[in-house]
Amino acid sequence: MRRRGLHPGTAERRREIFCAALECFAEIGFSQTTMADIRRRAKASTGSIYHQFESKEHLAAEIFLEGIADYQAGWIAALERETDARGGLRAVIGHHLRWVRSNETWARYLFQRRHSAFTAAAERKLAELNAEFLRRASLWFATHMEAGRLRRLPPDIYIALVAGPYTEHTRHYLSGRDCTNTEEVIEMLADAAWRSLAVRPDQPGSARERGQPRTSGGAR
Amino acid sequence: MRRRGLHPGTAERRREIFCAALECFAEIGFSQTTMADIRRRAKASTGSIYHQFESKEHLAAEIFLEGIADYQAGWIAALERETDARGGLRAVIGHHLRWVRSNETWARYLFQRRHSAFTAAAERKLAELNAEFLRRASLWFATHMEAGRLRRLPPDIYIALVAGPYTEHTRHYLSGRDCTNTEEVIEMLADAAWRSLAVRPDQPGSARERGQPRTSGGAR
DNA sequence: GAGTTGACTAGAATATAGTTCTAGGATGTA
DNA sequence: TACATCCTAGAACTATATTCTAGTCAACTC
Repeated sequence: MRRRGLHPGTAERRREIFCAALECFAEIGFSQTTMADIRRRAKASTGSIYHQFESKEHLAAEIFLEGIADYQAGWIAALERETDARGGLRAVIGHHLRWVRSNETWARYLFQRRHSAFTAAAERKLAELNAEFLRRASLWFATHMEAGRLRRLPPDIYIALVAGPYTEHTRHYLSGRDCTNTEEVIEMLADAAWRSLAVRPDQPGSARERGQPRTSGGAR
Repeated sequence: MRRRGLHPGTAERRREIFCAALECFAEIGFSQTTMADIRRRAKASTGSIYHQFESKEHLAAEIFLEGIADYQAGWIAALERETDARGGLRAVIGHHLRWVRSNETWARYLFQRRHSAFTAAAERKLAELNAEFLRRASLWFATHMEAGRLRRLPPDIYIALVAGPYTEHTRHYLSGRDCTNTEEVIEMLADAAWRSLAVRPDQPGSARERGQPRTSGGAR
């Protein structure tokens, strides 16, 4: 049986490989990245990498899962912090945009070009994460639908209307094209989400601190 | 100098390989697909494939470009057929959803997991397609903004609000999850787009034939 | 209709990149 | 110091994209 106690430096080595791989995947994509690229960037040997990670697939999956877990945790936290329907929409949109800005490398790997398929185990873990994420989000939204503040629409439509715009905007942003200032994007997307999902979008709602014009255009 | 005149069967062979590759890419993804898979499905030899297409990358790019060109042409045609702002939004959303339904194989390759990077030539061609696509779409939208029917918002926001929801819904659909009936999805997404983009969403607009309820929920 | 040409096909050979394997080094414990 | 375990190194192996060489076949010329 094992003596116990990892050798010092092991965790660091593992993390070095992990980070090197993340950078490679984000910069040149999963399939373009060779194990040699990772080896060079992490200054590790082939054996070392394969000792820490079962395969390139597993490495990619672990990175993906850690990123998505952090992202989703923040998303749910931002949502559940708000009791107000409009505030909740703004909160998740804000969380998404800001998370992408402050975790650009991760975002590039997670959102820009999702890697096709992972190992069965990783897919299972991902499905679990998504299920729990959806369960908690649905709960929050259901409350507001029942209270008559948000429109009753099927789940697939909700997902499309809430996540679609910010996801599309992120693709735009990550591909390096011209974008409006982040805080303004948040305002505009939150406003649009509210218009499309609220039962009575014209009610004052919680327009929040700085009252940006809600009907006029030219928010440029 | 060349005698001229292709051998009979050449175009067919090329097409067989093209289609076999499309199916493989759609089913198991670009990187998972091996040239042997394509060879088997097309009943062609290695030499034959490489005679017709420069590489796996080039083959993928050609397929991608043909698909995207057809999709974009239909999108623009649907848009320009409409002079009414609300009708135009509904038209492009309808085109997207229906195109995906009737070209599921293509859609799976084009929208589900976009392949990371093509050859420089293909990227250039794609950029050209996108530029022309955006140019014509912008023209149409600008007209309606100037007429005061659609809100003035920056281009990145417009793209996010118009394309985001239907793109997200398509990912949902292609991943095999439960979806609302297509025509209803079109109604709901078109309605939501109108709410978020119209200067006065409550104005009658062009609600079209069968008057579905616009304010009430429960359109399930 | 025999000869010639060039598009096309076949399949073996090659190269590249992921993975496995074997040997050894380092560290903590007795 | 001896042993056990973890970790590292890098060579060997394998799978897969691509190249190469040797043809085959249709159409055209004389």
